Amino acid sequence: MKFIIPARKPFKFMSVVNSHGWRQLAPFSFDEDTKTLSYILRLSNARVIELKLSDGKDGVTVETDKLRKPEQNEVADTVDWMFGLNMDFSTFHAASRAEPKLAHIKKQALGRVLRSPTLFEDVIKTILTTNTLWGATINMTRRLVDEFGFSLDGGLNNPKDVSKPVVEALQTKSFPTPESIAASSPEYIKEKIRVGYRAPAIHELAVRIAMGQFDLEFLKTSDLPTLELRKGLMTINGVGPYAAANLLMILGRHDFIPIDSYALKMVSYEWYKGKPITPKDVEKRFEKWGGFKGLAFWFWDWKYNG
DNA sequence: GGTAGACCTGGACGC
DNA sequence: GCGTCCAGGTCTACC
Repeated sequence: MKFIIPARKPFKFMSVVNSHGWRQLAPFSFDEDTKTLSYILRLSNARVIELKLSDGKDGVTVETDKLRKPEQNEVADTVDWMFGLNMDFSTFHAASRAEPKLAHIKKQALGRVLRSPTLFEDVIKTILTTNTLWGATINMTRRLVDEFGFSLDGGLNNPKDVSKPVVEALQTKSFPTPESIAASSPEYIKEKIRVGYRAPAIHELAVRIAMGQFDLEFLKTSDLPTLELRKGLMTINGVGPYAAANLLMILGRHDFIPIDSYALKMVSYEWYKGKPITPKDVEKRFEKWGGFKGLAFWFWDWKYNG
């Protein structure tokens, strides 16, 4: 079946897909030729389906298996969250109008950041981006999904269908639930998923959620002040200043800048002739953007591009 | 508050 | 093929 979920204008499908690297991480996959973003979703009734998401007229076109009405509603809510379809960036667009380095913002409808259906998935993925190279993040996420995810229900892409190419067969599992990871052990995760010292942090978070000791998903809609939200995120082992700022951006809070080594490089080449700088120098350069600091940094038209 | 070192994987490089 | 070096944030201990 196929349906469109409308977005608040202005909206550009590809601007969200390209907002950061999430589209490269399982269970996402992206087809450059058709500009289709695929995502393997486990519904609340445990059914696992593939969503094929593409540009709709002022919204997102969803193509998937036949769904019952409650399932279709759940898919619509999920895609709405993933693309931030109702988010309003008009104030930021107006504020950035006079800045040449942000002149492209309004035209490209920038501001939305691609999110996973659950904050649990985004936190785990963010932890997997820390202290490692992007290629390793892709591999660690892939192994985590392969090991603890749930297989698609039937269909041509079922992994049991060995006639399909290997690459396609790999894209057939949903992201793990906290319960599926919690049922394992830090030692097993370290050895099998090869996430190194991150294993205890990942397992601990999964256990806390699975045992009902930590309502992480509540933070998605919480109206806590950003500082409090940040404190809450930083109680998670493995989440430091960079990871917290990255997660706040995903949550639509833009008061902090995710400063990693790449950010230091970009700011250094932008204003300090490539000399070594500190996170304070980055903060100083974006201070004037206040609550839009993160957005201005994220979508800045950098001189340095790697 | 600032700094140093350990943590672990995987890519690059030299042999 | 093997060994070594290095990049990449977080956490802890220490000053």
